[in-house]
Amino acid sequence: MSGTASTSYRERNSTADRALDILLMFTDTHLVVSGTAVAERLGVARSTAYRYLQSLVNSRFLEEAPGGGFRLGLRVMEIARLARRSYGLSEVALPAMTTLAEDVRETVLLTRRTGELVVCVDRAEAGTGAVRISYERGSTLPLNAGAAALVLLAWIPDEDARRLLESADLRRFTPATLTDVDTLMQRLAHIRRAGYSVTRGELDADVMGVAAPVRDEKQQVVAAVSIAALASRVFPEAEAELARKVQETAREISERLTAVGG
Amino acid sequence: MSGTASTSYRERNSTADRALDILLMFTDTHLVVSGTAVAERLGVARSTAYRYLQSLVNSRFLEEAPGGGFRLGLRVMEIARLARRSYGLSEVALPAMTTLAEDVRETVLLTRRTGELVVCVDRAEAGTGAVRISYERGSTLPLNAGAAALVLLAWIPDEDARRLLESADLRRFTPATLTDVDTLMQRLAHIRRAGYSVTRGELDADVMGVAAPVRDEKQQVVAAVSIAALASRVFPEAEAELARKVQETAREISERLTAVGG
DNA sequence: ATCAGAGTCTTGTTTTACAGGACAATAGGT
DNA sequence: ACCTATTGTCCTGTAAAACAAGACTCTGAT
Repeated sequence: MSGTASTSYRERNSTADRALDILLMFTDTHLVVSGTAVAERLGVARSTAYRYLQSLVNSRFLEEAPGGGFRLGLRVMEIARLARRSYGLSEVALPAMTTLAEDVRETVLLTRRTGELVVCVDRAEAGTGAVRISYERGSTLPLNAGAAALVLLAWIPDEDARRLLESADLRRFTPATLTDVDTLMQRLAHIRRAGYSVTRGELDADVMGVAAPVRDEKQQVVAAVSIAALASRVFPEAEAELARKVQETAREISERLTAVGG
Repeated sequence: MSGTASTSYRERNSTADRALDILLMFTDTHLVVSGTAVAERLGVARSTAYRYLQSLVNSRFLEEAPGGGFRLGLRVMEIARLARRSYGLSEVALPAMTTLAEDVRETVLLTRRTGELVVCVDRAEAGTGAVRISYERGSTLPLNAGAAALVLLAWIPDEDARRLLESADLRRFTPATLTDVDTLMQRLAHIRRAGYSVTRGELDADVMGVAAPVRDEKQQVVAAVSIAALASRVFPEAEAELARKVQETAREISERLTAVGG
């Protein structure tokens, strides 16, 4: 891992970093950016920004938006498909997730953690729910709220989990959101003993979640399977049953994963 | 599938281009790349390649693969979600596509063209088909084969279509694949008159497709809707009926698109 | 007609990214 | 135990590549 404690990070702004940073400017509310905005954000001359933009357009990571500006290009979708395949999770997990979704008639999610963020890698939905729990592939979730995030933290070394939680900005989403690191750490210990997590209204007031860990051939936790349901539809007495089912599904996926990996 | 283009142009490789090129090294058969392979492919020193790699890992476009090497990171899935939203197609199109898929009990695709490539942007699948037509989001299709590709070419100026077809490498996928530019151009004219396209076994011997154009508020063709079905399940007499239904769906999507855009 | 903003190019200057090589750690082969 | 081939990290002097500035075109608004 790290050679010494002092990680002398190089000046974070190389040419490549800046080009990549452009891709990070896009958000749900900012689907189109202009060259001038890019120059400003990057702190470079306009001509320089356009040079980057050209590289990105040439490789189709960006395309010109109708009516001016730039938006994300189809290349992004191409490599996203490959990214999904890279993890080796989806092919194996999706059938089991679909079965679970149909069984409990709720949305089932497969998530992975990257740094301080949890990303939805796959989703299975029950046929015709009146209310939609709308997490898509690529949606990001916070570290401190949601059943899946807690599971993904529970099985890494405590010191790592603490460091992550301390460096992340723990936003409050609802009155029930946990933002205190010590409280969260206790919660993780509890989850580790139980083997699953249950949350209620910590991320979205009306939603509850139940999650369990997926392990690879080395028994490392590499993902989480979770059920996301309208909180009012699931009485506390029913939680145990859901937990059993998610754990069962997670175990099934883990087994197939080790079978493939070995 | 086809290998990527062989090492060719060292013409205008800026630093940003090279960093981006790393992302293009990944293919279905090459889900993990090593630093040495990157250096070789880019034609730079190993230390330089690793510098790029660090930038990509820091921004989470890549992550270290278990057991060495690098693979695509979760950031790619994050921005792919945004890319999908950028086009404003999916939200509007998916309900209509699902309806069509359930009606005809076949796979329905939404595709866009970028340069010499057609990319699947969305998909709706009939519940429980025994045979799966397995195009996913992000899958790429050639310009010269498949009903959708022909539709996407038919409504751009003839000279542009010809130039695209001439510069693309028109591979032969089956005996029925068209690779002659003049023949293809005649085909496009025919499709333009008919308002839809039908192909049989030109891309995959056992598959047939029917496609129709989706237009934005300016009446520009921005996407194609297509039905992909097992060829043996669809008799020639049934083609007209399918064509009518795809056109109807495409028109419906176009109308909602103009309603939103205006 | 005028203005503001987007996007494109060229040029001279110097900043920045490069190659090469030393180094550590790991895995496989003998 | 050895040796060899890999992967990934870090440092330094050099020179090549990227930079800022500004001139230019083309829009669409007012």
